[in-house]
Order: sequence, then structure tokens, then C-alpha cells
Amino acid sequence: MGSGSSFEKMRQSLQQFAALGESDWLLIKQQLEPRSFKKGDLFVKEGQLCTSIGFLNSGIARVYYLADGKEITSYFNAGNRNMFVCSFSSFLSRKPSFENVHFLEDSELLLLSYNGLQELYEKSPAIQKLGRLMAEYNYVLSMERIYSLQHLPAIERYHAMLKTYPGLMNQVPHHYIASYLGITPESLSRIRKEAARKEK
Amino acid sequence: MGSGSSFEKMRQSLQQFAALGESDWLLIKQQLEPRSFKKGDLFVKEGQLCTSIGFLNSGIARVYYLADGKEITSYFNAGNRNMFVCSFSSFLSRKPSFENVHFLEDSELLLLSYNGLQELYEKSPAIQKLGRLMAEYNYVLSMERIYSLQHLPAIERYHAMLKTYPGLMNQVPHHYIASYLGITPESLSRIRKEAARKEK
DNA sequence: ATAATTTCTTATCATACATCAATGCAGGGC
DNA sequence: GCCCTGCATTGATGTATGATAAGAAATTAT
Repeated sequence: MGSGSSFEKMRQSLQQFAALGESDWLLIKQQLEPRSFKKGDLFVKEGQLCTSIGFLNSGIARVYYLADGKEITSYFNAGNRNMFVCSFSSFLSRKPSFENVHFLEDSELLLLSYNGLQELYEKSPAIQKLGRLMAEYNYVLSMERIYSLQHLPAIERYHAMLKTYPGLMNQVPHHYIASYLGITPESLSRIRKEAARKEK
Repeated sequence: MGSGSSFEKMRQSLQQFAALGESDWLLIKQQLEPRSFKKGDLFVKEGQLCTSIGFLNSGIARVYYLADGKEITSYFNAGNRNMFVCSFSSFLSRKPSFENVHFLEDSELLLLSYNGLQELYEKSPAIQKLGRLMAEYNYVLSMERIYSLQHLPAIERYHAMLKTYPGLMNQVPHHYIASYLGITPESLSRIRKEAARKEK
């Protein structure tokens, strides 16, 4: 489980968006800084600028913010999904984050700084293209999320969540998931009860 | 009101995202095809591939789809907002559109084909960068929309809509707006009544 | 192991919004 | 002009979910 394999994992993940030549990959790799976090650690804190993006190799991250004194979960990121984690709105717009990012399990990341990423974009059109494709992909995903929030009842959002994050119900406190679904923990409990009843 | 000014309008709009040199702009301009639509015309039809993106110079466009036999409005686009219109998910993912795009008023567009756009991306890193920045911007916007759908009551979403689309209430049928807000026309009517009461 | 804390469930009540149904209103075609 | 048709409003009623509170279960600390 050396860091070699963790880099490779990230490379695979990027390749899903666009072919990435050896030289481009080396450029990226040079900018990566491996870092470990303990369960409960904060990666991004509300009010601070999010200056780097992290590829989540293992562990579970949760992005949330406070509204009316309540924690609202924006999204989760589990290592098996092999994606990036940060406060995207802060990172992309260069404004202080309104979100917190913390880890629900010990996690390993490959960090890429904002400045490092901009350098990569300037140096390599292929990486710039990769960035565009990933942004477009996330945009399409978020449109799907808008659809589901607007027109699917909570129970269907629950089932969609089970597909998106398999196993998550057993890994993290349920009230985090409830706030991700846009419902109260009590409602989630009722929904689970109802779903379990239908199973039989 | 020649086509010259309409090109200029689009250029201004793009400049908000990134500086655009004369040569890059000429490349783009060569790919643009002005087209007029009549009120009621369809730009993208459900089931078909959305093969071009259109800069909306004047008029009003509406993007909607059918769910459970009901029309759901994804978003509007009015000429004064100077942005692009199409089924982004179809255009970006190259899959048949589940959305329809039609015009609520006579409208003028500058069309840019998918292939034309890819050519531009390959030819010019600056344009590729512009594409990335626009995708990122739209991603951040859609995250804000997710927040508002998840945590603002209908009346606040109504007020947010009034800010986002000033004048729209007087320009388009209300039930289109209701479905955009994720509520029924009846609820919108009651919200308006309540809002008018508070005005006094 | 025991206590302390957090998390999960259950119950009751309140509320926002949906649904169903009826009426009023305006624009387009005859 | 008049009728049609689609749209907006209003009222009555239903339902899903939120708010609050309290107890059970699980996790963490001592």
C-alpha cells in the first residue's frame, strides 16, 4: 500500500475523463502532495479560503455548512468513489468558504494547490481540457441533483442515495445523511421503517 | 440593429469570464450562425440530440421536460441575461435530450455547433480555458440553486426568482414559473396573494 | 464496568404545500 | 358580437414532513 498505488488510482480516475499522456501526468504528479487525516479532522474551515483540492484515496469526507444553527450536508465523498474533495465554490470562486469539510474516517488525500493547478492549466492544454470536462461533468451531475430535489419525494431520494453511496448508511451517522437528503433525522427514521416494512 | 451589435453583445458576455484576444474572438465569430425563432418555436426537442448551443440575443427561452405527464421548467433564459441556451445535459453528454427548449417570444440566437466548439477548443487554449471557466461558473450557480431548493420555503424561492428574472412574472404564463419553483400554480397564486398583502 | 454522551427511534401535534373542484377572466376564432 | 379554450384564482380537504419532546440504543469516555 505504498504511495505509488495511490497515485495510480488517481491517474485511473482522471483517465475516465480524457486520455492523459505520460508527460502531462508527470506534470500533475509533481504538484501532488500526499497527506493523511485523522477521523474528525477538518480539511476546510468555514470563513477560510479553500486553497487546495484533494483527491480522496481512502476514507470518507463530508462537506457541510451551518444554516439556522443546523448542519446541512452538501455531499459526501468516499474513497471508493475516487473523486476530489474540497469546498468547490470557495476553491473556484476564490472566496472564503461557507462550508466545512471534515473526515468521518481516517483518510488519505493527494493535495493539489490552486496555484499549482493554474500552473498546470497554463502549461498543458490537455490538462486544461481535463479541467473543463470535469467541470462539465459535475455541472451535469448537479443538474440531476436539482431534478431529484425538486420532484422526487424523500423516499425516492433515499433510494437514490443508497445507490450513489452504497454502504454509507452503515458508515456514517444517519443525521448527516438526513441533512444531505434535505429532511430531518426523524423523517429519515420513518422512511427507513417504511422501506423495511416493504422489504418483507 | 444589425447583426454587428449582436455579435458584440456576445463578445461582452464572454469577456466577463476571461480576456479574449482579437484573434480568438475572430475564430469564434466564424463559427457563429445567426438564427431567428418565432414565439412558440422549438429549439431542442425531447429525444433528439442537442447539437448546438445558442447565445440568446433577444427574446425569452424556456427549458422544460415532462414528468408524470406534467411539464417541469428547468430554467428560463431572457435576452437581457445574455447567456447561452440549450439542453446542456444533452449537449455536454452527447445523449438524446430529455428536455425541450422553446421560445416564449420571438428570439434571436447566435448558434455554435458542437463540432464547431470542439474545433475551437482544439485550436485555442484561451477558448478552452473560457469553456472551463464557464462550466465552473455554472456549476457554482447550480450548487446555489440546490441550496435554495433544499432549504428555502417556496415564498423565499419566489422572491429569489423575482431577483433572478426581473419582469418575468409579466412576460410568461405563471404556471411555467410555478413549475420552475417546484410548486403548483395554485400555490404560486396564494404566495403572490400573500406577498401583495404584505406590500401594503 | 459504569457513567456520560451521542445517536436513533417513536409519538404527538403543527404546518406548508398538494390535490381536487368550482368559479372568474381574458384572448382568439367564428 | 359570442363562444370556446386555456389560465388564474379561491376554497375545502388531504398528506408528507417539520417541530418538539421523551425514551431506547449505541458509542465513547472515565
